[in-house]
Amino acid sequence: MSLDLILQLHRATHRVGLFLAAWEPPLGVNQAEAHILAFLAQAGPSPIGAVHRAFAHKRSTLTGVLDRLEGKGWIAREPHPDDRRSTLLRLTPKGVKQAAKVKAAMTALGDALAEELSPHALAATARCLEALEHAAERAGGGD
Amino acid sequence: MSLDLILQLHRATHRVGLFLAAWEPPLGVNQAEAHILAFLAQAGPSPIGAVHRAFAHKRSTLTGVLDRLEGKGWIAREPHPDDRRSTLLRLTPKGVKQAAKVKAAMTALGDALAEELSPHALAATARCLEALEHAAERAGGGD
DNA sequence: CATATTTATTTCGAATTCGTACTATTCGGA
DNA sequence: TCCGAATAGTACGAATTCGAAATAAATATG
Repeated sequence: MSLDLILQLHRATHRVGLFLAAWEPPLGVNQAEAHILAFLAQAGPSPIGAVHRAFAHKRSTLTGVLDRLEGKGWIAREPHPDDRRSTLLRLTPKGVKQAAKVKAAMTALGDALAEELSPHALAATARCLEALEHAAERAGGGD
Repeated sequence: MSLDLILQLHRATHRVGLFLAAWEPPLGVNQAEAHILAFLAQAGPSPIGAVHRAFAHKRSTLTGVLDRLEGKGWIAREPHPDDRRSTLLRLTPKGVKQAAKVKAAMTALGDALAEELSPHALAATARCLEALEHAAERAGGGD
């Protein structure tokens, strides 16, 4: 039954958070911060809106998270060259190092997963999550 | 790359929350409350620990959520007959009705998903999430 | 061109979640 | 039986997230 899948999704997300929190040595970031560092490391300098779309946080929540990351010296806000409304986020050199630690932890989890499941199953999951996002977005919350 | 899968998981979870928040008529519950109502509707009266294990909330968070659900008259706390340390959660008649609304919304999302994906893909995803939970739990956070 | 609308982001107070410490009960041996 | 360890849950202050309103710039419309 597909209801279970949604409950399971929630549980799995929480467990990922616990995993990151238990990583040794401690990462010093919470889940939201970790995700954003990993995202910027992968996507390069990005406007805040792109990060927002990538995770579906509330915008005001994102402002707070970015404030913390900036306060720790891991990201910098710079004006967007093409749109003066927009802000570009860039990892600082310290932020690049921190993002590498986060990515190492997340990759370790991904690798543990890859040991248990076939690439085919992983690809099927990625498609399913994508479909879930689209279904949820169409039917309901565009934020 | 499996790192993306984890970011995607987070995004999908948030979108499910937005979907539930946008449901008409409004459900009057947040995501945590919705999940717990759905769980109790499916599992029947359960000790708090079972709910905790089902979602990997922090225990203190769960206490607050249950307080709210109890305050709204949707669940009742009763002593566990076999273990005096433990508390049994039971849906009230009002809670059963509320849970039905929540389940309807979640099932609608599940159905939209089922239209796009084969049962096989859905099953693969369930297995993958399960594997992810196990991998995360083994390596890291037991709470 | 004016101006209404949309897009991008922040501010601020309220609601939620979390971490730590604490009480109470059960279990597993000496 | 007695005691230490493990399990079940709560209290409370701190940190995080959220919702609503506000600001500012770009875009569309007449």
